[in-house]
Amino acid sequence: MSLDAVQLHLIDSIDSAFEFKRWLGERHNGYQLVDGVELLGLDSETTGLDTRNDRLRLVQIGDADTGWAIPWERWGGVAEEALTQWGGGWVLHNATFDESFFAREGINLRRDRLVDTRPMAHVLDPTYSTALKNLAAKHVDPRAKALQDDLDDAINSRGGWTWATVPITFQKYWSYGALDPVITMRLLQQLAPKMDADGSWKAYELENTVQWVIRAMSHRGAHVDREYARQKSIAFSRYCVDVEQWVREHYDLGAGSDVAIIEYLKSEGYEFTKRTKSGARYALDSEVLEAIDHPLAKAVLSRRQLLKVTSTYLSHIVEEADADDLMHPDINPLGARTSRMSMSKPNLQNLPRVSENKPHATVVRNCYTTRYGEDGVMVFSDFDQIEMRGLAHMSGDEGMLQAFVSEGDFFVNLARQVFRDDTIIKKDPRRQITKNVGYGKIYGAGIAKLALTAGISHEQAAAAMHAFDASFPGVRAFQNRVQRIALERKTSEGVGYVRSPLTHRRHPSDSGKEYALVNYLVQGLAAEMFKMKILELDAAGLGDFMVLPVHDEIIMDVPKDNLRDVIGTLQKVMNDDQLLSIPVTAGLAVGSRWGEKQDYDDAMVA
DNA sequence: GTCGCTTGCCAC
DNA sequence: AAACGTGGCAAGCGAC
Repeated sequence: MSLDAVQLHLIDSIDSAFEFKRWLGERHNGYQLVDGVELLGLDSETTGLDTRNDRLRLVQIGDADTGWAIPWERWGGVAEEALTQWGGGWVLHNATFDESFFAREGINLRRDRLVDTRPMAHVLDPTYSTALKNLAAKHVDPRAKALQDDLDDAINSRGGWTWATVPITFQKYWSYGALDPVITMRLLQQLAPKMDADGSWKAYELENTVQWVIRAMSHRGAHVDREYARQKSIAFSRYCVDVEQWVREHYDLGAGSDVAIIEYLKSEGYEFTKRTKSGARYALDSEVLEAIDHPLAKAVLSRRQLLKVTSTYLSHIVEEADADDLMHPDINPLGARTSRMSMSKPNLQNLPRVSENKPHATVVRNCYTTRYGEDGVMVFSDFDQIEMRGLAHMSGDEGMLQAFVSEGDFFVNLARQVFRDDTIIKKDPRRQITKNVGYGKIYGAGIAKLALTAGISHEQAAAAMHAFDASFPGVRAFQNRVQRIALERKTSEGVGYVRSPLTHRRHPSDSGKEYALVNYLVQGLAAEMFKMKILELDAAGLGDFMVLPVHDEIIMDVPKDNLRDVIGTLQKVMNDDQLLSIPVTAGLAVGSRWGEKQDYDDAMVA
């Protein structure tokens, strides 16, 4: 499909504004939803990517043949009238982005009439880029990417133009802008029949709905104790500098120069065997360093830990929290191929977890607090063993299902079956081994990897794996079934894939790694259930409190006056015995700081 | 100076 | 027969 015959217009006069209005009332080469609602393409250009602070510059509207660019400052009235008066719906690519800017201008589009090609594309192929230019190149016209790159070059090369300063009348700027709703419309025309054929609308609906709740979380922000972060950051940085100086003085080495440090330690008689992933050199990771009894190794290791904490987790807070001490991470509702979300700038899904002998982890998490001071509390609710439940559900294995239905700790129940010993209790090492095997199943680990992660011998690992398979034959059968189906489809349809039981979402395999599909199914099922629960929590009135999604845990910032209600709603929504063939349950915790969270029941007693 | 790659490391 | 999955990010370093 070529973009040759497209007509692009800039509204820069009364006449052109009237022309646009006339066009809006005519028949379009657009797209009709099943209910007869007609869609037009919609896009915007802004001063930048910050949906809370950047401004609208251009509004673009079009169908499959015609695109209009409407300068917001001069002709905003024309755009506003079209956006509010148009009786149909709109198709956008990454709808929450543009909608943020419209909403800030007081223009509220009907959410139920917004169609988004980005989640559509992800659902159809979760391994491909969801950038409009790449999708356009693949589905619409290969030249679309070149045009976009051409514009990027033009803006960057012209004496310091930016997206905020490039003149609206610069032809490439407005015309490529006007082209985008056209491309989006054509993308929809290509993808919609595929959605029908693939049965992908249910997965799409989930994504298209949840993205609004996710964006609201980002905008709401996570509150930080900036001064606390600053103090800790200074102290940790000072420590790192001290260590660097000490290493320089005593060894004439850079504390971060791994290659030089390896050379020195070798000259001191220490042996290295572990190699890096590429095999290019010896590894000097934490495992290696911990095994070396030398003051230099200890210094390098401790500096690394503190540097990581300071540069990755504390510096962002000090430098990027807004005037209200709120952090607003970018949350990508479709960050991973499995439909898990990802987060960046900063990624609050990977803050160090609190445990013994990790005081710095507590420091990092304690930077995150309630915004309501004494009158508020952070509330946490996370699914219990959600991936294991997904595996039990999808495999239908009787023993695994039973372990969830029976009283007591799930992994104890599991271990008792694996080792045929009903005396096993929580602290029995066999519980941990069973847990490792279980998660190994989910990740697709082999015996060697299991031995490594569980810290047991190859023989023990093989025996444990064998015992697990014997106790839960349904799991092994499920693994085999998934691979067989994928390979059959690879032969008959050209691509190997399996589908999520809840939404019929497609999980394609990388050729030769069909075993990983079990992981995609398990991880994807958990992600879908989490998204469904986020929608339910929002519908139940908790939308004002949700702050962060962390894979299987929702984090909220709640005024104490609302605590009882919030807890009640969480218990009602997060515990669900309808979703799977076994109940889905969730824990509850509270704390005035993230690092101080404790079980809700314990907190109530205290 | 910036860019891309490798290495290492944080989470679920 | 054998195969641990999904992410984001910073430092170091060589290349341009």
